[in-house]
Amino acid sequence: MVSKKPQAKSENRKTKIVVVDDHPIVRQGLAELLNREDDLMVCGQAEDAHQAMQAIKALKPDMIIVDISLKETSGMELIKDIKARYPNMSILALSMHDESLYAERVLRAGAEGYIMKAEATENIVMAIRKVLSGQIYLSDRMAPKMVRKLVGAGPNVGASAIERLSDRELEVFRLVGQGYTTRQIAENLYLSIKTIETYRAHLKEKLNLANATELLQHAIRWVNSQDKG
Amino acid sequence: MVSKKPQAKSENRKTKIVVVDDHPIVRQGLAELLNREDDLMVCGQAEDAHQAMQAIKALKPDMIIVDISLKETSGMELIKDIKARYPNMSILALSMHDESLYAERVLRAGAEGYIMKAEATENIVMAIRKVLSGQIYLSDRMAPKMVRKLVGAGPNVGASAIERLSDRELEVFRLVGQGYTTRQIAENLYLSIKTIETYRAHLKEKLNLANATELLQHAIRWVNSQDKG
DNA sequence: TCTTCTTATCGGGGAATCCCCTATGGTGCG
DNA sequence: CGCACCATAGGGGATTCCCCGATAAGAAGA
Repeated sequence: MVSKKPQAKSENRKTKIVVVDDHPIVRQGLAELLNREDDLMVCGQAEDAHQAMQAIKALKPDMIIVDISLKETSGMELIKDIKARYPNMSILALSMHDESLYAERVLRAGAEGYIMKAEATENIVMAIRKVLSGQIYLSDRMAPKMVRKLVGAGPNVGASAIERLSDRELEVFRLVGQGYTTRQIAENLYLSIKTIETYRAHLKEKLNLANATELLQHAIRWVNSQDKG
Repeated sequence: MVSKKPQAKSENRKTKIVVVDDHPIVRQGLAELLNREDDLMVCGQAEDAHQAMQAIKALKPDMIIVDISLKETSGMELIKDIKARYPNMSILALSMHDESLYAERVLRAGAEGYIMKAEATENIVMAIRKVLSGQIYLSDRMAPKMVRKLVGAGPNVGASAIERLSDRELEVFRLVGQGYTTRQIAENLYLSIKTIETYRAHLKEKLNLANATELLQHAIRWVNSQDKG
């Protein structure tokens, strides 16, 4: 909310953007696309987190566009690092992956928007402008979901939904993520299969997951992230 | 080896190329890149297999550049279909994935080359020219491996279990790892649920997995590892 | 060429799981 | 005490899993 907005610039000073993506063809496509706009320009490109931090330091851009699946350090980490050092920097995450998987993580990491590479190029420009104007960009499909998830989370906003699980639920969640079937978990904990089914239902409800596949998917991810944390 | 080579054209007739990729930004980047060349032009774009076949029929291009990971029908299937109907068409496969997994499949499917999106744009142009000249393009790292493999240096030395999957099986494996249910995969590929069940059974057998949970677990891990190169 | 192997595609049918609803005690809290 | 949440579990229909088998096409090999 400070002086980094486009209207703070005169017309002879374009908004400078750094593009971070490990695919040259995508960087170049973005550069051509944005340089065609009157008030935008790509002032630098980077293909990994290290180059990105250097470019930011040297070029002082107004905004960064980051692909979240980079080679070395993940784009997610890069977003956190950028925000840590430049809290006012505008960041738009760009990805080939479906929003439903990463949008929330990306916003928590500090980005102001998430857009998929599958979007039309006009939408990409629109997303950039929205973020530059200080707003959050998410697709029309995703935005309402996210509001529910973040606001509906009730008291401890910012705490992940996982923290609201009971001990038993968390235990089942971990076992699910380790690949145990419902039956195996029941035997492991000396409980009825029906009980485990109830826990799984609660998990899906609390974590806002649609079906067993999504539950397993998120559980595995969580277990993996625990290992490295 | 017939009359589809560039030297068969006069300088006022550019080589026409159709680009198939489900990311508009990539299509546009490629178009800008290639139109800048004197003798090349992108005459059409498509974001899925259906559009691609229509574009080919209408525009009669000299060459197709195909991303192998499309939404609907996979790029691999598209390559086979194109070759079935237009055996002389030049095809270059483009992908974000590492060559070692897909290069061989892509060549078997009928393409004349495989290049990664992580390559420098000059290399992409070079690959296109090599394919247009009737040669096979593979990266310097990959080409020797492929020769050894095709010439038949022993039975699948060091082949990981995943490399022994058929194209269709691998496609289903990937979709499983992306969290799609059996039904969703069937709808996505316009196949019977029973067919997908068969593929899942084959996957479990070939990868030595005991049940659906293990299958999903391994598929998710594999997809995750693919993303990060 | 004839056979065999692999691949791609589907179905039957029973066992298992998923999923929505309901239920009973227990515990903590205002 | 009532309310909320937790741990536990069943009924029952929809769906999936999983072990059978089957057909047709193509490749490979004898």
